[in-house]
Amino acid sequence: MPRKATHKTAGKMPDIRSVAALAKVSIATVSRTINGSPLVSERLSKRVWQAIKQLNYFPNTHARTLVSGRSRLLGIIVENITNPFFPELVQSFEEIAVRHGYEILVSSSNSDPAVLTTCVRRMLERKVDGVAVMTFGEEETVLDQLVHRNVPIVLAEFRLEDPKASTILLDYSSGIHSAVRHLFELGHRSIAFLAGPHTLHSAITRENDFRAAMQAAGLTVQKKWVIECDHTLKGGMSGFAQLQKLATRPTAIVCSNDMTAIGVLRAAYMEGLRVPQDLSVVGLDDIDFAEFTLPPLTTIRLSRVDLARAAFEALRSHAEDPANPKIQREFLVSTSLVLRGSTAAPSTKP
Amino acid sequence: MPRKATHKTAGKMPDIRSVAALAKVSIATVSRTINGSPLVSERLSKRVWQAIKQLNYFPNTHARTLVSGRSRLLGIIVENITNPFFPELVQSFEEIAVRHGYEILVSSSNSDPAVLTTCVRRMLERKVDGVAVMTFGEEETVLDQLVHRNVPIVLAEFRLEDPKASTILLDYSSGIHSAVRHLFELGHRSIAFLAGPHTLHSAITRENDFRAAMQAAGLTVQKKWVIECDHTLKGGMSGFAQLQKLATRPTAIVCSNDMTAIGVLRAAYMEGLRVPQDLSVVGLDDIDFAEFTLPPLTTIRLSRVDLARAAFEALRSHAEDPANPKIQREFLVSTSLVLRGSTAAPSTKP
DNA sequence: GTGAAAGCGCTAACAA
DNA sequence: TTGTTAGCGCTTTCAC
Repeated sequence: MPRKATHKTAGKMPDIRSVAALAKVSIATVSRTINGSPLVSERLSKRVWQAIKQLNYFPNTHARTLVSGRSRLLGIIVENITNPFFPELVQSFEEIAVRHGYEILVSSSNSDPAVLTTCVRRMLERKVDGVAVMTFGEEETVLDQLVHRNVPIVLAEFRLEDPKASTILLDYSSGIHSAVRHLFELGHRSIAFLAGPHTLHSAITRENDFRAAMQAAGLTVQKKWVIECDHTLKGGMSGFAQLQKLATRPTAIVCSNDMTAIGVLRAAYMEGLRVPQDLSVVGLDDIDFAEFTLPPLTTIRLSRVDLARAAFEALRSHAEDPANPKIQREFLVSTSLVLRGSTAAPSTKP
Repeated sequence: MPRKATHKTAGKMPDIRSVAALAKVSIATVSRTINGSPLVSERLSKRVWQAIKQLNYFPNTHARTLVSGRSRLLGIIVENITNPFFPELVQSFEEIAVRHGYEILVSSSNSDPAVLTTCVRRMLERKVDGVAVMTFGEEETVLDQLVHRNVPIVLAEFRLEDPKASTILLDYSSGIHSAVRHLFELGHRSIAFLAGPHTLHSAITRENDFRAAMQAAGLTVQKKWVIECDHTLKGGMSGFAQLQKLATRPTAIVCSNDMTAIGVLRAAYMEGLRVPQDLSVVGLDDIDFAEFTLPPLTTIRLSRVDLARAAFEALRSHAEDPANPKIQREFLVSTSLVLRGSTAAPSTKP
């Protein structure tokens, strides 16, 4: 016997049947109309849309997902939404996804493998059509989960040999080379690097690219001038402090990310060092705030829009055309130098 | 005739039937076990869990939603995820929601009523169990949509006479009074206010509370010293610039939010004014970054954790206990002054 | 072109 | 206690 009084209080939501009834067609026709099937005659189509409007109907996505196997849900896992780099990424990703009829599920892993595992699990439960893992580290922990479930996945700077997995390679090299070149041309010969935590692939790549750029410029990298920080403002401050303790100090500092650079700006100010006269500082990322530091930060831009676009495309092509053997599985996002106020020729004084 | 080869390539995901088969019980028993029904004997329960583990099974949330009518999805709409205030709010909201077995859908309205409408629509399509509208303005546009669909909703500073709607009242008053009092005791008598855009309920409330606090301190509010800005860093800079053009200038500025205050800090620095010696500045929100400005910002803290908690509780109580007539429909989140380095006694020099 | 009907994977009423 | 079964709202054969 069918249940009678359900959880729904009174005004039941219109469903496909009500639309069909009002338009005097079958539910199949309603479904076809909504999904833009070319099989529906214009006459019926018109009646259906009219009924839909009249009832203010929209389809139940869960029912849809259940039968079609596709949820039109995309997951994006970031390291920490509170880190200014990520809201901008999420913003772009959402915008693109929504424009294509997808919804997104956002989660922060907080650099904790256990949390990451939970995030992935939750997304799997919601049957996402794909997951963008934008954590820049620790991806290894979750690969199995994802891959075995046959879910499309896109990683940043981590290549995974699975037909469902894509990689976004970030070409820091071009930006970092420009930055070092720029400092060199300004007259700097003593350049330090405040690196990111070595648990992050991106941090290691950035550091290596810095070394390469220095070599290309004919400059040597002083061991003591490369310091592992943690990509936070505080980390930048203490990195700067370590540099200050040294007998010989650099005239310019390239930082692995903008937050570190902002920390340097702050610490330098408190030490009475003037940027850029006494010290040049270069960041990396070009977060929105970089424009508003004092002085405005010269930095290497990593476009969040490009990154988001690549992530979305990678996921979408797999989700919508899984049979295609020639899907693009590698994307490249490049970087470029943005000149602002934190770099200048070194003072001769020292 | 049942369809055969489906979209799923090969290894079909385990479903409730596979678990039932492996555990040699009915699917009802599996369902009961998973949902913690007390009716299942320990013997069977054990067998079921064992099978679940063995198959690495988890339930399909869409199927669940379809039959139960509850999605365990909560929507949160913020004004702009790129605004530092909101990631912190979203972070807390997510954490609480996940802890209670909910997933969240995040969207930015970008202060655009049309976008807001779309956001709400999308959330409705996904059958969210509730929506937190944390836009602090323009809520009116979407009330009908939401309320007519009978979806629990929680608004900030906007009261709505509907049994499904809750309100979070923010008590800026206490924090703003403390701030004005603090400035007064430092010796300030000339205090300006850089307001937020009057399209925001919160901005208006904050301004009114400032006026009340001034009156309570026995101080008069100069007309020209209350300027409507836009809650952005740039807005704060230009607000400050306007103040500078005046013949008589304030010795202290209270800002409607931290971004405005940071703008003031920046503009003051560029003008050669020293904060706090020449000018005291107070912010509002206490975003993470406030601690790292130069000087660290004295500000009025509005706890995002408290706000998120209230929003979640409001939604959850409605979602899980809709029949209860005595549901709490109004929540209060208070503010408090955080003393840091941007306030001091005014210099006598003027 | 259109409709009838079979499920998608699950929950909950009812029977046993 | 446990099992059987009727749908939740939709898409998609298959028959007309």
